[in-house]
Amino acid sequence: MGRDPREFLQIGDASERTGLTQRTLRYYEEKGLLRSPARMEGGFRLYSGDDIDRLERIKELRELLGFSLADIKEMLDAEDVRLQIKSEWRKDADAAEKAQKMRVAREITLQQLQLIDQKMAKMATMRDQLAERIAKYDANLRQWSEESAARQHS
Amino acid sequence: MGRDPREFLQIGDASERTGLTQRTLRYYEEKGLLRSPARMEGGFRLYSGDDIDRLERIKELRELLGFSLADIKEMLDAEDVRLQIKSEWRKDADAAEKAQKMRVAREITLQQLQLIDQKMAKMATMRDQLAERIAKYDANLRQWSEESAARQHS
DNA sequence: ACGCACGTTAACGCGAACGTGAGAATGCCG
DNA sequence: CGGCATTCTCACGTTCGCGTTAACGTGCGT
Repeated sequence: MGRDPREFLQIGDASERTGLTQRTLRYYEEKGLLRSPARMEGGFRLYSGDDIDRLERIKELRELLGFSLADIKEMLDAEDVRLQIKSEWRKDADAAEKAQKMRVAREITLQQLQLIDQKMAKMATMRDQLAERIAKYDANLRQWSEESAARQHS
Repeated sequence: MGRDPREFLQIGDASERTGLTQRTLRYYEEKGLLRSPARMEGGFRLYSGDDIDRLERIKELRELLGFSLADIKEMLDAEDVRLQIKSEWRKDADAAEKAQKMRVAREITLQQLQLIDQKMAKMATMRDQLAERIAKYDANLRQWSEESAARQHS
């Protein structure tokens, strides 16, 4: 998967592609939200396509949904558990422990889902209120223009 | 236990009612998100029912939807324009200017609505992904328990 | 009038999430 | 090889959204 060195981006290009600053990319790495990317011999970071995807998910979770980086880390970690366990499935030593970790991850995910459902419900309410308010603006503007027209006729 | 006129709450009660700290109430006032509430002779703040409502809206916008206080201030200001214009409707000097302000407020509100629609769409996508992930957790757990049972029989 | 809960402003502190250089190393082109 | 852009690692600075004393004033039951 992705052997082409041109599929890797240096931090400048990665920054431009994601719309996040270089500082932010390093910061996310430092905070453990992004696993340390590959490096060139000289030490320059090389971001894979997966890295870019993950960064864009982080960006949406943060900018669009307003989650804290700590929350996001928890989410992504929970997300990783399944994949990680799956990749290590062959050596099923202490499978009970793995199952337990997976149940925990499931619980976290479920809580996230419920949280999002709550948010969406509240958002729908807000949306309706905004639509109603626009209708009132329009009603007022329409009424004003009618009154204005009537006044011109008197 | 201050027994005050029924409709007004002192900052302690207002804090308890809204779930926001007293510091936060003063901070929101300082930042212009809440118009300065009434005061007693001694200087104690008196929050009206409207104040409480507004505070609860701010709380939802912030905690639930993750907007910045600056964003929220802009929203609420846009919201106020209609009411303010309505209350000053009698002196309709330069009504054209008022209509213009109202159109601007309408535009801002419309943008907010569109923003919320975008957020809800992304949220719905995320929700589905989470649901799918839970299904995968369950599938893995179910499979694991079956294999475990089979192993016990061998 | 006293006590005590409750409120006031002012000011400093704090964690999160980066911004902003400084100074040195690296990549690459001619 | 020189020269220039890019990146590296510290490390201090900044903004937001409050928390936390400190020092002092107010409301009110007794």
